[in-house]
Amino acid sequence: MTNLVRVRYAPSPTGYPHVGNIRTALFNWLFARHHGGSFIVRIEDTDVTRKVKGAVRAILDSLRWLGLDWDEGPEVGGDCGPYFQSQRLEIYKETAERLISQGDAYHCYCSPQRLEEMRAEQVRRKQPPGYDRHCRDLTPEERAKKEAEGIVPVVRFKVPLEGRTRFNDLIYGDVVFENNTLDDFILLKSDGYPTYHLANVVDDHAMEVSHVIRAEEWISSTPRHLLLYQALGLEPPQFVHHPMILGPDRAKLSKRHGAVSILDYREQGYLPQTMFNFLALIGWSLDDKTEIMSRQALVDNFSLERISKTGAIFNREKLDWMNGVYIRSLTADEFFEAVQPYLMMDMAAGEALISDEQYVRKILPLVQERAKKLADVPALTRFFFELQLDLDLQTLIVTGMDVQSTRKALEVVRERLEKLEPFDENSLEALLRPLATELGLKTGQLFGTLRVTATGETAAPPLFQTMAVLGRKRCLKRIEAALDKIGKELA
RNA sequence: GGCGCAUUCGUCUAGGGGUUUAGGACACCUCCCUCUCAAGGAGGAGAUCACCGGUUCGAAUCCGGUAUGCGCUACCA
Repeated sequence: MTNLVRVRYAPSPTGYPHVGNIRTALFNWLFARHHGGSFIVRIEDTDVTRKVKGAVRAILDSLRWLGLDWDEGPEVGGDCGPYFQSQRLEIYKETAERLISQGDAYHCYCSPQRLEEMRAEQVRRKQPPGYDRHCRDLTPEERAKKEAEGIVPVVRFKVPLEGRTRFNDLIYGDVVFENNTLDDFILLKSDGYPTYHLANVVDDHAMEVSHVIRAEEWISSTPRHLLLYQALGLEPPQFVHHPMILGPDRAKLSKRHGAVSILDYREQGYLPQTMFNFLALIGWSLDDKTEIMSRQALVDNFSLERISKTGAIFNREKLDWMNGVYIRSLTADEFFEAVQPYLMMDMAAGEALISDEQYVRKILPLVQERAKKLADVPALTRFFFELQLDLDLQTLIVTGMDVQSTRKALEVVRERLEKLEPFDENSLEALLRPLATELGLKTGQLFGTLRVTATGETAAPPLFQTMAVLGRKRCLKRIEAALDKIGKELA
C-alpha cells in the first residue's frame, strides 16, 4: 500500500492555464498512468485577491482537451476531498494551532508597512531580505497588548536557527540548504487562508501523495516544506523537480513571450495530440531519435529518470512542424470535423459548409497536407469559396507570356472546357497537357496562367485537382473574369 | 546581496571514462520529384561538448574553481 503511486496537479486559479503548468500536469499524469497510480487534481485557491473567475473551468477544460483524466478532484470527488483548498480552511487552522501549541509556530503582529520598510532597509544595506523575527519571542504581555489593539496576526513558522535541511530530488539529486538562510515564513495569513507552504504540506499528506512533481522554481521552498513535515511528525513524499519552459530570451516563459495559455494553442488549431506529444518532449526524451509518439507510447515509456535538468525554450517552429505531421495523419473525416469551427468563422466558407457540405469535403483533402494549424485552413481554401477573385494582372501574365498570348490561351481553354466530358482530374490533365504544346507554351506557363485564373494565387494545390473540385461552372466563370480583366487592359 | 540549480549545433535533445571524425529532430541551404506550393527522398552547412585547472594511459563524460544564465528571496502560487 505504501508504494502506491499517487501524484497531484495543484494549480492555482489565478489565471489561464500556462503551457508550463500544463506540462507539469502532463508529467504527473504520465507518471501516474505509467505506474497504474492515481492522478489527483487539487485546486489551490488560497489567494482570494488573485482569484480569477472562470480559471478553474479553463484549467479543467485544458486537462480534458489533452485527455488528462483525473481520478480524484473537482467534479469526480474522491476519498480525500474536498479538493478545493478554500473548503479545507479548518484543517489548516487546526494544524497551525497545533504548531503554535507545540512551539513550532507563533503569532506575528507586524504590519505590512513595517515589513515593507524592513525589507527596503535590508535591500539598501545589501542584507538578505527576510523577516527579522520581531515577534518570535514576544512575551505574553506584549502579545496581549497587540491583541487588545485589535491587530489580527498571521502565523509564522519557527524555523530552526541552526542545522541544515537536505533532500534527495529524483531529478536534481542531493540538495542542501542551511536553515539559517531561511526566514520565518507565514503559515496562515491574517484572512485565515493558508499560504502555499502550509496547505501544500497538509494536503499532500492528507491525500497520501507519494511523489510531488513540480517545477524547478519550487526547489528553494522545499526545505520549508521538509521542516514542516518534520515539525508535524510526518513522512515527506518524494520530491521531483523538473526544469522550466523558457521563452526565447531564456527567462521563465510568461505572457510577455506571447501565447502561453494552452487554450490559445487550441484556438489556433494545434491538435491535442500535438500538444500532448510536444509538451512531453520538452525536458523529456525517450532516446536519441524518437519524436513522434502516441499517447500510449508516452505512457509506456515515461520515466522520471529521463527528464533533463535544464530549462528548455519553447520552440514554436518545431511545434508547427509536429502539428503538420499530426494534421496529415488525420483521416478525411477527422480533418473535416476538426476544421469545421474554423470554417464557420469565415463567412463564405461557413455558408458553403452549411449549404454544400459535399463541396467542402472535396476541398479539404487538397489543403490537409499544407496546413500547419487548423486556423490556416480558411486562408488556404478561401479561393474555393469566394465568388469573385481579386485578380492581379501582373501575376496573371506569367513569365515569358504577354497579354495577347494569355488571352489566346484562356480563350482556347474556355472553349475546350465547355465540352470536356467528364470534368475530372484525369480528363483535365489529358486535355491541358497537350494543349500547352499546341499553343506553343511550356506546360508551366499554361498551368501557371490557369492557376492564377482559377485561384488568384501563384501557390495553390495541384491544378487539375483544384479545377476538378471547383467544377466546370466556376472554372468557366473565372476564365471569363480573367478575360474581362485583360479586355479592360487592352481597351 | 544571499541561497539554490544549470551549462552538448540557432533551438529541442542523445551520449554519463576509450565503440565519437560527438548521433537525431526543427529551422536553414542544395539537389531530386514536380504544373506552383506543400509533402516526400538524397545531400550540406552548423557544437574547440562555457572556461580554467585536476584525476586518469585516456575526459563531453569524474573532481574543484571561475564565468554566465536562470530560479527563489510576498500576508503569490
